[in-house]
Amino acid sequence: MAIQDRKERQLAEREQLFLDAARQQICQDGLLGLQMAKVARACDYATGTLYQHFSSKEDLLVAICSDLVDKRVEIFNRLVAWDAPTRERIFGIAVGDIIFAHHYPEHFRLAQFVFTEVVWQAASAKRRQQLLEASKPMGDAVQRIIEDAVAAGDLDHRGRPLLEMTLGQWTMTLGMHNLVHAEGVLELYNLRDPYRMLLRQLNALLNGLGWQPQQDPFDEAALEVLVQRIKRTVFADLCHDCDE
Amino acid sequence: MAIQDRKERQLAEREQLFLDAARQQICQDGLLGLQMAKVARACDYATGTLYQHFSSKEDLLVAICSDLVDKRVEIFNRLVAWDAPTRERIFGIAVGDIIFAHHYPEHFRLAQFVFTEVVWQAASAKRRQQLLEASKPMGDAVQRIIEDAVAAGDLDHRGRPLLEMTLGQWTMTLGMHNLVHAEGVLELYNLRDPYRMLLRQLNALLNGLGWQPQQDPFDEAALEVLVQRIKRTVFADLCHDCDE
DNA sequence: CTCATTTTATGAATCAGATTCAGAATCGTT
DNA sequence: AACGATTCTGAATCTGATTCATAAAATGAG
Repeated sequence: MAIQDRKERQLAEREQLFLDAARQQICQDGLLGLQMAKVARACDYATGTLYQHFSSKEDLLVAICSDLVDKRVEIFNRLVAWDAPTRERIFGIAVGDIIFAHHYPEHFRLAQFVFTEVVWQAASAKRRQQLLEASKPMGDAVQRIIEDAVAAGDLDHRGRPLLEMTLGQWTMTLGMHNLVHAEGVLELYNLRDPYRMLLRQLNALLNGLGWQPQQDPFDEAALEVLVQRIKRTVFADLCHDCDE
Repeated sequence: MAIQDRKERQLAEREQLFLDAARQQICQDGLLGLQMAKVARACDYATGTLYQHFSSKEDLLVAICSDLVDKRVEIFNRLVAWDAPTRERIFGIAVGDIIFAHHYPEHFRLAQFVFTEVVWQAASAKRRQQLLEASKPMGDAVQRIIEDAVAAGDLDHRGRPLLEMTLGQWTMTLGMHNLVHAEGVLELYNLRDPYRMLLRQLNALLNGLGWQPQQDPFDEAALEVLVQRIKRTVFADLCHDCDE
C-alpha cells in the first residue's frame, strides 16, 4: 500500500498548503478578504481542487481554526509539564493564552467567527468533529492540573466535576478575547489594558474558589513578578520583546 | 414642521416593521436564513426600500441587535432600582441575563455574530455607534451598583476603575453564552447545566473580589433560594414556568 | 512500453443572493 | 392642476461561492 500512503501524504501536504495560504490571506486582508478562488490561485491550483479538500468556505475556516488549535494545545501542555505550584500552573494557562493571542492575532478573531451559528452550521460535520477533537487536549490538560491541585490539597472541588472548577476561567478568557476584538466596546467604558485586567479578575476567581496559595489580585508588583517568571520559565522562546 | 414630524414617525415605524420581520426570520430560519429580499417582501415593500433604512445586510443585523439591547437594558435597570444588598443586586444582573437569554434565545447568538469582524466592519459607522450607545446604559447600571457597594462598604475597589470590578463577570457571562451556542463543545467535556455553573463561578469570583457578604459558591440550597427570590422579586413578570 | 480504465484537476458556467439605479409613483407647494 | 422634489420599485447588475463536463494524469494489465 505504498502508493496509497504516498497519495495520502501528498494530499495532506496540499491541504496544509491551502491552509497556510488561506491563513495568510486572512492575516493580510481580514476575514472578509478570504476568497476561495484566490486561495486556490495562490497555490497554483484550480478552484475545484480546493473543493476536494473543503466542502465549503466555512469548512475551510473551521479547518484553519483546527490547525491553529493544534499549536495552542502545545501551550497548554507546557503548563501541565511545568514543575510549579498548581495555582501558578493554572494561572499560567491564561498567561500562555495571552501570549498565544499575540503570536496569532487572527486566531481568536477566527475562532469567534467559527463558533458562530453561521459558520459552524455550514461546515461539514466531519470538520466540526475534527475541531472538537483537536480541542480536547486543552480540556485534558486543564483537567490534569486540577487533579494535581486536588491531590496536593490546593483545591477542594466540593464534589463538582473537576473541569467545572475552571469553567469560569475558560469563559472569562473567551469573553475577554471577544471584547478585545469588538472594536470600540472597551473604549466606550474607558477600560485599558484588558489582558492585565483579565489576570487580576482571574486571580480573584481562583481565590474565590479557594485555590491555594491565595494571591492578592490587586498586588501589582506580585502579579508582575509572577507573569515575568512564567514567561521566563515556560515561554522563554515565545517572549523576546512582547510585554503582555 | 408637522409634516417633517409625521414623516419621521412613519419612517421610524417602518424601520421597526423591518426590524421585527427580520428578527422573526432569524428566529424561524436561523441567521443563515435571513435574506434581504425576503424581509422586504414580508413587509410588502420593495428591496430598495429596505436599503433606504439599512446600508447593508450587516447594517440590519447590527440594528436588530441594538433593538434587543434596549430590552436588555431594562433588565439591568431593575437591578439598579432593586432595594437589596449590593452583592445580591450584582448577582441579579447575571440571573437577569440568563432569563433574558431564555426570552430572546436569538439575542446572544446574534450578538456573537455581530461583534465578529465580518459583520462589525461591514456595518455602517453610524449603526456601530448606535449599538454602542444603546449598550452604554448597561455599563452605567453596573457602575451604579458598584458605587453603592463601595459606599456601603461591601466592596473595596482598591483604586481600580469601578467598572473593572465586574469585568470578570461581564466576560464570564459573555463567554458562557458563546459556549452554550457552540453546539458540541460543552457536551465534549460532559458539562451540564451551563448557566447554573456560571452562577457558581460568579459567586466564587465575587467572593474573591471580597464582595460582602460572602456566599459559599457550592451551597446548592442557598444558591437556589437566592435565585428564586430574585426571580420572584425582580422578574416575576418574566418567569411563569421558566426554571433557569 | 502501450492502451484501457480509473482517478484527479481544471476553470468556465452556473447559481444565490446582495446591492444598485433608471424609471414610475407619490408628495408638497404654488 | 401642474411642477419639481422626494420616495418607491423591482428588474438588472454584480460578486463570489459552488458545480460539473471535459481534459489530463495516474494506474496497472498485457
